[in-house]
Amino acid sequence: MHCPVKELRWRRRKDARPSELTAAALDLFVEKGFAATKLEEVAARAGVSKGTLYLYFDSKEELFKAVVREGLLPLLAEGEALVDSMPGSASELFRAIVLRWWEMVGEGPIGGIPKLIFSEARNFPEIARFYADEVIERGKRLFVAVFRRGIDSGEFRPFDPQALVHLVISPLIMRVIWKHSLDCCGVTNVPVDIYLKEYLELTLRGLRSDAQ
Amino acid sequence: MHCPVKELRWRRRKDARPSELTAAALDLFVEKGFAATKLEEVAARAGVSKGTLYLYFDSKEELFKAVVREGLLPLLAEGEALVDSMPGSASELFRAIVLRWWEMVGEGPIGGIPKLIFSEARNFPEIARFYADEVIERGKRLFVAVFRRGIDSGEFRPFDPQALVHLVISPLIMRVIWKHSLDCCGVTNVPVDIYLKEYLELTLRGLRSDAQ
Amino acid sequence: MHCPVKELRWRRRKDARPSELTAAALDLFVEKGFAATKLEEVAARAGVSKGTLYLYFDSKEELFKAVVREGLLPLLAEGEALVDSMPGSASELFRAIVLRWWEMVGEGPIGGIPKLIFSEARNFPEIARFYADEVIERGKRLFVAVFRRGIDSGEFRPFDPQALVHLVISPLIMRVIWKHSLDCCGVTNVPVDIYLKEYLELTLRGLRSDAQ
Amino acid sequence: MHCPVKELRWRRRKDARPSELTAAALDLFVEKGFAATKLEEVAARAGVSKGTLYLYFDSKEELFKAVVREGLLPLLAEGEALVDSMPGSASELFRAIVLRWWEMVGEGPIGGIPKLIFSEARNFPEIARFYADEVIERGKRLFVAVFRRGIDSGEFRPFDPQALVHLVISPLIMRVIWKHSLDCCGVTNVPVDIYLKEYLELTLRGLRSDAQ
DNA sequence: TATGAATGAGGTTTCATTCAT
DNA sequence: AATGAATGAAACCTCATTCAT
Repeated sequence: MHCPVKELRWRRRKDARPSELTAAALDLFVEKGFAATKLEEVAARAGVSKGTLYLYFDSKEELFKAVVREGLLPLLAEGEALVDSMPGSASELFRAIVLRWWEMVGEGPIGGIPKLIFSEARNFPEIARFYADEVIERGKRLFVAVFRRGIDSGEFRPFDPQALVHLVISPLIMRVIWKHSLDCCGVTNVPVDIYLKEYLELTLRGLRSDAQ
Repeated sequence: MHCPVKELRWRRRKDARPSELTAAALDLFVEKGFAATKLEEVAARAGVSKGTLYLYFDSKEELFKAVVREGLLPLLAEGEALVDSMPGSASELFRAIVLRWWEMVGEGPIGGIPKLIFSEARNFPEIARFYADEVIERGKRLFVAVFRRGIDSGEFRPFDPQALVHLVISPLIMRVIWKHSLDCCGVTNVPVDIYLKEYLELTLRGLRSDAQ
Repeated sequence: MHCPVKELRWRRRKDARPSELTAAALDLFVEKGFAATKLEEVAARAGVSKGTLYLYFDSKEELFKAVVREGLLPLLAEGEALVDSMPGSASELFRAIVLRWWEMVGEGPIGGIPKLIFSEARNFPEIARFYADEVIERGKRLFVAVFRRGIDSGEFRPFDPQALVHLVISPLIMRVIWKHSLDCCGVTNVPVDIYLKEYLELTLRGLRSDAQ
Repeated sequence: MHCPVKELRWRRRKDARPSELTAAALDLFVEKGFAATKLEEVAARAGVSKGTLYLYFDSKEELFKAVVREGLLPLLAEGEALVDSMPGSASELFRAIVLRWWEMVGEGPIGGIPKLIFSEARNFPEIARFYADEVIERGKRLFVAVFRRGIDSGEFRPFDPQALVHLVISPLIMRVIWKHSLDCCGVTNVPVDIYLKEYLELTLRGLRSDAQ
């Protein structure tokens, strides 16, 4: 009780709880969807009792929102980080961003968030809009900036960045969704390193200027 | 003793019922997911009572499977039809296939099937594998054939068709998933005609041979 | 339509229907109890459709009552028949009645009635009272008459026939209940011929006068 | 930090619950049969809510099995107790066992178990076999032992104990079944003290040796 | 007379949520 | 802060009953 170490550990524990809970919940929401996930399972996976969940989240919906919000933070942070690493040619930049994105999102549990969003969007429109505004929009801005740089430098052909950005991003999103759905049923995809290599090749060929 | 027309009408009703029910169920499963869809709503939307569903499907799971199976038939038929329309240059062919696919799948309710599959794959692995084998695999074969033709004719650069096919298809799948999730929350995408035009442009530029 | 044979067969069929239905129902009611028996099964076993049952019986309860009423008729008829065969010594008479009873009730489907009565009495008190008045009471009168004859002739010790009649009958009822419950689960009893022989021996020894 | 008495009370409650529930269920199963008993009624009679039942029993069937299993324990214990009280003459012993059995089983709620078994045997064959092995078989052994003693001492006539034991027991079982079925519909039987007195008289006369 | 599609009340079961401890 | 027993609304599913044919 007076031992500072213990108290610290406790405090740390207490602060860590919500994250432990959302981490457990993320796995299950991604695996089964919102409706089919039982709070009892979430609690069990986090090693606490059912009632404890309610000390941190008012309801299942609030837990879900927290899961997504918390899952989005790394996505956002990653966006910021990437923006800072922007010097270089547009192609190199594009390549770097994509590879780094896969490292940070593709692997690891936050990769489940996009599947969650697309699956549950219609049941949680506010969440969907939040995701659209904060993640998709920022991601798009990032790519648009790269596109602009390439177009300005003549490296890319002239095109409307807004019209292409969705298109260019979609194979990345699709891949991460696949990973958390069909992949888990034994339906395999091309190995990820090849997928990314070919993605970069195909996309950069598609974007580059004819002159080149 | 009995009017054949009337009897026929009755019979016709009974034959039509399953499709009416799966149609109603498809909408709701796509909208809310499997778990959150109530059979009573499905019944109400089809204009029948709860119990009637059980005259045609043994359980909610069986209804789900029937929805997907029945939803897949048009997808398969469409695949067959496209294969037959194959003469022409690889680029033209690709263009034709993509546009026709959108017409047939992108619009209309079967477009909801892919979202359903990706959302529920982990809860229905058999269904997922069935979809993979019957739809994805066939779709891939179609594109691979087009790729081969283009490579052989020198129209496309040499590449491994198997490595690219997932990649090339993914913006189309992503688009149809988007339509049934974020689109419904007011998160808009590029207009579809522009999306498809740019998709074709980007992809064909990415595939074509350097010599061109 | 004009063929008298057909019409006759039809008419006979029509008259026979209710019995065919109650026969099918008796089996199932004995096997599963009233509540767990589904009318659809009854109809199926009788080879008719579910709706047809309602042409003959207003409700499941009415069907049940008809089953019991109809099942009781042979029991009553049997009682009448036995009464007529009454000349002879009391012991011989007792023996004859018991053996004949087993032949008529113990074998054959009406043997299921007593189990049905004891199982469902509390859900169908009127039926139970009807059974008590018409079957048990008459059966008791029969045995009481035999007892009286034996006591009067000095063959049986003096006792109160009313006090013993339940007692004397119970092993017979128990046996027929057993046959329709535990017997069907592989829980065997003594072979019936031995059971009846020992029953007669034990009971007649128990009843006869000490002088003998 | 926590009052041990209070905690104990809680714990005690939790331990007592299953018995409270099976006790309530026993009454209703005996009264209405398995199928016609509603879990809501069971819960209400035990003073808990519907959901609480499922904290202790996985399904209605499991509840039923628990009811019988728990109901059997006293029957078994009683059997054991009687075996130990065996000194004395065979007749006296028989008399003592029968009277004690009625005290312990005939009165009180476990008397409903046999009716339950005979009514539901065909729907729960495992239970029926369990009852046959654990209760009937042990009961039979008890009576057989008494018979053997009587035969050996010359008190009873020579007979095959196995052949008679079902017979001798059946009036007791019949009586307890009657109590829980026809008795409740106002169909009366001989008063129980007379019934038992006459049962003992009749049976012992039936068993005793002629020499006596 | 006979059918069988359709109904909907009512049952079993689940699970988010509460609250005494 | 944490528990877990208890709740009860709501879901899935059944089946007695009806009725158009």
